[in-house]
Amino acid sequence: MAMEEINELIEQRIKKLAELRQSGIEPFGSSFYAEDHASELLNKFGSVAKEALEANPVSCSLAGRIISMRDFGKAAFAHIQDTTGKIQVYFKKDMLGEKQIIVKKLDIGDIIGLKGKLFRTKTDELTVEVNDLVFLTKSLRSLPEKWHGLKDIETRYRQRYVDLIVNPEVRQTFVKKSIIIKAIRDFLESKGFIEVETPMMHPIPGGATARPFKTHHNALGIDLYLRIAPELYLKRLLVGGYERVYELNRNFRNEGISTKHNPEFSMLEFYIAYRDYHFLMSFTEELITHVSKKTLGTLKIPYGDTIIDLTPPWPRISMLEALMQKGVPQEIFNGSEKARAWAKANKIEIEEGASSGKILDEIFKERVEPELIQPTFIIDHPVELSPLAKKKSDNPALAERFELFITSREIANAFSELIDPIEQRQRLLTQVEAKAQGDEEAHWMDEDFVRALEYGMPPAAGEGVGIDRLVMLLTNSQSIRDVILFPQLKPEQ
RNA sequence: GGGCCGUUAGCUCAGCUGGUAGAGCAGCUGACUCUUAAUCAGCGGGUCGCAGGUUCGAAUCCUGCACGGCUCACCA
Repeated sequence: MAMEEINELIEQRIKKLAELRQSGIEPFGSSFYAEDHASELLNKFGSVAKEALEANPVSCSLAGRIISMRDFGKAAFAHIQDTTGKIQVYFKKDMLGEKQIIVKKLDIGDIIGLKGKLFRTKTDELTVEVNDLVFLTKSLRSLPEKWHGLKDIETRYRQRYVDLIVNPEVRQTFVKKSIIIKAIRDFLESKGFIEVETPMMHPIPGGATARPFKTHHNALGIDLYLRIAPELYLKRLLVGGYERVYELNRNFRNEGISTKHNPEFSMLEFYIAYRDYHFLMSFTEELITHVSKKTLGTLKIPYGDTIIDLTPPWPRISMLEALMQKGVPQEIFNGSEKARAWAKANKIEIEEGASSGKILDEIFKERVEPELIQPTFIIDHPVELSPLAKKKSDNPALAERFELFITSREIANAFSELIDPIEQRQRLLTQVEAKAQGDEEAHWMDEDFVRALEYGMPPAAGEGVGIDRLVMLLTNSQSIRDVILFPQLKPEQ
């Protein structure tokens, strides 16, 4: 511990620690096999009458952190918190013999193990009367205040461990995240998918339009990129003969940080052979409603001031139709000149040299996206925005693609896969040209990926689901930092 | 990266037009065997984010920097 970190409060606790050792009590213990948990005791015995508890005493044992204490000299009450919740404990010091010293030196934040029996206090609170206890961990830093708790957002993120100790709802959010992810895996596995792991370090970053993080492998002497998407590897697996694969893991994108963006984030990608994007829309409805029912038990979920109704089917609106519904004239679909002029007239900023598809996308983000609160599929995007997607057979300017929007956020992105290797090479070459023109997010050429397609990939559909955003939706969280345990921050000084 | 806001005790916060820093909780000492924001008496605790500047004097005014929040841009 650095010198400047030692303040009076820590010194006092270090002193108590020494005093405990002098009394033969080790303040940092080892294993303690508790037979009970706080919430289980409350659930099981919370409504058992006082007299019944006296007539048939219930013994129990607990391990956890002291989070509040009321000392009376010869007796004391405290609340002890374990992973399930908290319960009151009662120390009658003359019952504890020489272990009284433990109670005397006990601070809020310390972790103890205890044995005792249940009773009800005068105010009828189910409480453990302690008849034996053991010190497990001495805490040297005082916890935030009991009433206001820890509010400072920066401290909550930087010292998430403290946030988790004192804010039970935060602990609950991450339990829910775990349940959501498990529900997704269960669902996919019930549909015959297998989970796979593909490289996180790519010699050629691909599968998405995004800027990558770069790193270096010393022994190989090559630069590598943290993956921006697993897409191209998962498709190689379809070539290899798997028909249903998924990967649920981290992606890394070297972009700005916001309430919706963390540089590393969790993404589900899954691929299914012999299906198309129409199939995937129904499948997505099934997946997300399954997860919502499993985690929340309902399809009507509160988010901020609104209720999101996940009851399927969800509207499927083509991107162009959605634009027209917002008063965008049809003529702008005919070439970038008209689109650019209209965007300019309507004060929507467009980059130099943006393609007509890119311009439409900008207009869409400005005019349509904010309105997509309830679940909505936006389908049939301009093909130049979708270099890995199959063209629509009846309109080669559009791709067989959809994006699912909920609460104005893109939750999923999917398409029928482009499996024609010759066309794929052409489309990637177009991207490489755009990259040469300065588009930092354009795709790279991946010759091995095209070579894989040349062996033949079955017709397939693939989808990516932003897990953190889905968790935000299902936990009513307004910031992605509230669903990532350790969000990326600048280092403290 | 731009704009706005914030940073004072371990935590939550006051601190006026500049006069030399406060409260509650937590802590320490003492009292108290059914409290639960326990109570009562007493006590300690601060490089006021950092660095400059203005001033007789700066937590307060000015400039720069750091970190954070919101927001715009970019993206999922």
